[in-house]
Amino acid sequence: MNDCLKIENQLCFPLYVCSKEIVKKYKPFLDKYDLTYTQYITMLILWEYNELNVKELGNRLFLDSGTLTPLLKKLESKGYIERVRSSKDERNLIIRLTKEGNKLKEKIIDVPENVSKCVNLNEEEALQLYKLLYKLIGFMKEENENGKNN
Amino acid sequence: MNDCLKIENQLCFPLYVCSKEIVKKYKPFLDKYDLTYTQYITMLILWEYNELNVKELGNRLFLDSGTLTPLLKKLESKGYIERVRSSKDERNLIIRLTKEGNKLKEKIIDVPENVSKCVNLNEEEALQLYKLLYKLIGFMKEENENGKNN
DNA sequence: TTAAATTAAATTGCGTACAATTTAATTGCA
DNA sequence: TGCAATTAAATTGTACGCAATTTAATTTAA
Repeated sequence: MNDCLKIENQLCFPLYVCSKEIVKKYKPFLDKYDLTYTQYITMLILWEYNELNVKELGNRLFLDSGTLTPLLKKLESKGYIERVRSSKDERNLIIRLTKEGNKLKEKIIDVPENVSKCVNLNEEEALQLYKLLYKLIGFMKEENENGKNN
Repeated sequence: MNDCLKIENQLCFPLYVCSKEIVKKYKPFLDKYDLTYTQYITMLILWEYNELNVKELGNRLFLDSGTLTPLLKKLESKGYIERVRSSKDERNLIIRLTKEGNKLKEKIIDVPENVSKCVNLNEEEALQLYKLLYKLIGFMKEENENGKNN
């Protein structure tokens, strides 16, 4: 059998598995706060930037409006964010943390603490992995942007 | 702001992004064969093992019957696999490649070739990444199995 | 031996993910 | 200026992904 087609030789598969399995590790810790993983990383971005429109949020999360629109409506219904049209440009929907959304930041610190216990890499390995992943992400992002001819 | 909550410091996020972005790279190449990424990796496993039941396939792919049942029905309707109940134990559903499914293996070699061009890592880096990912997967799998008390 | 426990797939329901299209607002250029 | 092009979100439709439950077959233990 052609070795190229052996699944272990393809980088994508362990990435795909790793991603899914770690996301699953978050679930029991996030259940306490009634958040999914995608909702959680959305909150993480908002805790950093306080206020972003859907486009900017999507660029940082690598998600499009098809995913974000329903997700943001859910976060709004939970009371963590506000969705307001920009008065300067009505096309933009501004996403802003509510008081509740800000309070959550203080409480939720146990989540990254608990999840980090599910990872068996030492600091050096984690840093190595981190760098390799961001190198890949940077390259693919660049390629995508060139492909778009913009 | 607590650095733990900065999204860049959490390994999960770049894993999640990398996985999604590479899977997206497969799409244009897989479209030609009318396969999705998940269907493709299922075929990869079958090309290695020829015949597996749903449970065994799920263990190798890290997927459960909730995902696999509809996916396998689609691969069957495309004519690539057969789904047959085991006569030894009627609970088991055996998944077997058809002639068409076997032929596809020869044609599809351009897919890994093309995707590898979308990755900007040299051989050493790819190997490093590969090892770190499988170290993580191994640990998480073990943890899951212990959790199940079996 | 047979009823309880276990096991394998299938089903149900919810939440992404994303391509493609639509709608509405804004911009830019003839 | 005014209309075509562009842009931002929303919508639509398809395909996962998984927890929880159900169904049916098999195993086990009293």
